[in-house]
Amino acid sequence: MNIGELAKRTGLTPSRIRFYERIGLLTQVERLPNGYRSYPPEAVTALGLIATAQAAGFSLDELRTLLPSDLAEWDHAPLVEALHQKVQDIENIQEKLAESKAQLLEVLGEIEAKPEDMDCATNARRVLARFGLMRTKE
Amino acid sequence: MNIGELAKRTGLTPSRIRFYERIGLLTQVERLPNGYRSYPPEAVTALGLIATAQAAGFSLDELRTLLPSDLAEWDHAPLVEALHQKVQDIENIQEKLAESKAQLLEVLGEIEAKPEDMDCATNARRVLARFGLMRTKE
DNA sequence: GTTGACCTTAAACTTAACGTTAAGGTTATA
DNA sequence: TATAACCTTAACGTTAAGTTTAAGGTCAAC
Repeated sequence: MNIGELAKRTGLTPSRIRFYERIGLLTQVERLPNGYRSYPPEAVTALGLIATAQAAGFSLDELRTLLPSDLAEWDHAPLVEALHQKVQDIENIQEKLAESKAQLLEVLGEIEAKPEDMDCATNARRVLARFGLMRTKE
Repeated sequence: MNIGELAKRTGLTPSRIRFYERIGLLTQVERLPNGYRSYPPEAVTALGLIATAQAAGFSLDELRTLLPSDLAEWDHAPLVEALHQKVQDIENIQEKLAESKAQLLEVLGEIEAKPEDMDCATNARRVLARFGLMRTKE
């Protein structure tokens, strides 16, 4: 599979895939005699995993240090530890997200609890004041 | 309260607070006769909320357009919609995170299930191949 | 009355995560 | 055989969200 095909299958752009290779996230891609990059089917899964991890809050830099390039030198203990750490990280992010979500829902609840007889501006003031968002007057 | 004090209380840097003002996130701060910025106590809460919203995934640009400088012109519907969208976004991320976590735990499980008689490198290969993480050989 | 901690501005610099462009080689197809 | 649709590299551009620097003015203390 060449890069255009891989791009299509992963939804990433070719430039982005080349970029990942440039920063060492993807190692030595096979080359055809003409210089074209040739990817195995698993590349799709690998890129999918990278995308997911990124969405989960991992930086490309983190990912690079996490994915060992040489499997033969792969050292059991550090990776297991890294994985455990990542699970912990994910749990921390999950907690933060839950808080953020709760806060957003609280704001939404406040806004929707607008008394029938109150106009929007007043309600805005009430809600924002409730959350310390009121700006200092001009 | 001047900027150093506000910085201390919010945990932000003065440069960051000035930056927020520059991009229009904080409007006309009061100035003392000597030109120093002077903040009311609510500024602490406001900055805290900005930080929270940022952590919730709002960009500074989004925040600026969402937080109108003139409360009288505050438009109810778009803000409510934006908030709902953010909740949805958070839920999507949460789902992906849960998947990522499950996947990591699965990897960990696989690693720990290494047959007694298999060496580490082979086990690594076995596990990573199992998850499509195998890199193309050199 | 000067030292040090604080404040001011404008502008340049940084980092992450890409994207774009230029200049060219390759491959499929009509 | 030509032409579109691929691919290559290298280098420069972009956006977000700041930080740093340079060149000063102000304030509290000793």
